[in-house]
Amino acid sequence: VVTIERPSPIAVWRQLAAILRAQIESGELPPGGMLPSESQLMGQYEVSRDTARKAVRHLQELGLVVTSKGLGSFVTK
Amino acid sequence: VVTIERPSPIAVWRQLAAILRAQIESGELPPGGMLPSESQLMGQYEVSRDTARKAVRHLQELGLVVTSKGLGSFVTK
DNA sequence: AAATATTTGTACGTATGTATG
DNA sequence: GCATACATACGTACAAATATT
Repeated sequence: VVTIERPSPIAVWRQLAAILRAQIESGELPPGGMLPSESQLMGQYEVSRDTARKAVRHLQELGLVVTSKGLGSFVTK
Repeated sequence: VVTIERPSPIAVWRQLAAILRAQIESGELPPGGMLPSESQLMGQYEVSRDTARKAVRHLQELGLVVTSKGLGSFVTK
């Protein structure tokens, strides 16, 4: 049987943001902890850098993380 | 400040191209000068990247600008 | 001190999906 | 059917800040 893959109605970057948010709110990513780098997110979730950045950007806008050039993104308190 | 009328019988990308062209021909955007990036055009004129790119693309075809990947678009002459 | 690696920032190139007029 | 317009997603390239060797 041939099945047809259809794109998810939920954007990938939103799904990734939700995953990271859940990790933050569960304490798996504790306050002050560093998020996976963009490269790591690309590898772990098999997404492009663009998508990884959109997800992290969303968390920034929610005030859940802060990002520093050359350092990374970190969970706020 | 130049604003874009929408909806309009004239495509938004054509209006944006006309605005940028006027800035080039008036010298506001001098030869060698960099155009606003696609992101800046998106923000300044509240258009999508697709629309911003169509406008710049048009200026390319007119020979008014040249574009370099990773650098930006620059006024010719 | 200097070179290298890591990480985020910026920017364009391309393709596809969705919706509207 | 077609053009327009916005959103999503991957790729490539280079710059800037930081950390490591």
